Amino acid sequence: MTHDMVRPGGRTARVREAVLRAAGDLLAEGGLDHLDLGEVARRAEVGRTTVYRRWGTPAVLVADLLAEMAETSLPRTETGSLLGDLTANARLVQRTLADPRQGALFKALIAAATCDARTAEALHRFYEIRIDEWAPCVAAAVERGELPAGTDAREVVRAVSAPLYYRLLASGDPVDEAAADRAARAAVAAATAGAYGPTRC
Amino acid sequence: MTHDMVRPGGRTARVREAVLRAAGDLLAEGGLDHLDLGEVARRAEVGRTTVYRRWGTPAVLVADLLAEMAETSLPRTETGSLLGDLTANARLVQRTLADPRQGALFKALIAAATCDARTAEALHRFYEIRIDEWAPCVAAAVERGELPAGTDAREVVRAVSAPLYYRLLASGDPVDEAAADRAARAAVAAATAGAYGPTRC
DNA sequence: CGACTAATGGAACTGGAGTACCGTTATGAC
DNA sequence: GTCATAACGGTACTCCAGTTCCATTAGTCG
Repeated sequence: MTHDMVRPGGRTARVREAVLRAAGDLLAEGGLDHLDLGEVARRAEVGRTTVYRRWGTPAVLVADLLAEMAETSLPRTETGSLLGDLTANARLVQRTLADPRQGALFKALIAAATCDARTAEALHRFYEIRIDEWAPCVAAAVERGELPAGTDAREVVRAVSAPLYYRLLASGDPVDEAAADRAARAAVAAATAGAYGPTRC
Repeated sequence: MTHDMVRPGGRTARVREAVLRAAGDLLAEGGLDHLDLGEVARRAEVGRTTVYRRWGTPAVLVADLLAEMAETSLPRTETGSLLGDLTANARLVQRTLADPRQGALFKALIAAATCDARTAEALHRFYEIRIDEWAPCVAAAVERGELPAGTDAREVVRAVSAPLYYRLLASGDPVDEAAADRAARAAVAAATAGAYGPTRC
């Protein structure tokens, strides 16, 4: 078979880009249940049939969007101290979640993940990647002797984000800079006290 | 007008109870996007028309379910030490989120809250009530001198739940007892270090 | 450049969610 | 018990999300 292959070329990629952007916009504007595939097609200036054929369901579309987002990584700043690094991380997350568009988008992504197993997997992979990007800060702090040996670096990074997501999704309290700074301070204090160390008998 | 009044009597209440139970079951089984009002009516053995007239949309139904859940409060244990109390709280939350039915239900409730403002308000009220129920533990610890004066009791309680919800919704890591105990220990350590105290200059 | 075909896009079709209408049931006042 | 009416429930209808079908476009290879 000479011509039996996939075509990753120009048009297909262009369509995907336009559709994912439209999907992100719609999720940010109206939340998960306003993600109508017909509307996505209209916004992306793409045939309705194409969207239904390539993605089929909102869940699959969101999963694809998450895969795309996972590939684009953000630059990480290095301040030299653990508190500085984690505060930088906390503020980055805080700015993202507090931003009207991005915050609404993340809410919708998480909502979509609760409805579909594959979407959930894509979401978990996204956070796994983001956590891995920041874990070295904590590992370095362990090396410097700021934290007890055996500290679970990834768990410390998760501990910084958790309170901010809790505010965004559950309590509804504002995700402001004060909350970010407190999350970073709390994570450092807990880690210093060995709360993320190896489980003792 | 002699007969111009609402009727909170038997049948209406019975219908509401049956519908809310069916809604909870469906949310737990299939997530938010399987919450079909027609299916709810069938399960509750209630006329389809009734469900559409009284609630109209899944979001409103979920909001009503949350209002119902907010009214039923859970007993709180008192262990005498802050770590003991917060560990009890963490394990209660952990058991709830790890339970197949309850965990799926909470995921769906949070997903629903991201799609509708009134539902979100109902969810926030629910957590506000739950947090208020446990805040006295922390306040007592401040009284006993275990924590610095000025510690935000409600924020400490939120800090216990946050990592568990983060696992449930974002990272996908297991919500197990070890995670619960770690969350409680971390919250105590951070609070002891003054991370939830009044903001300094 | 020209052939081949993967991928797109328009148009017509279909099924079921949501609505409207109206008769029936049961609650509460007297 | 009797009456008035709030609330329920069955049936028929509407409308649009999702599908199917086929013509058209545009990447890829020789």
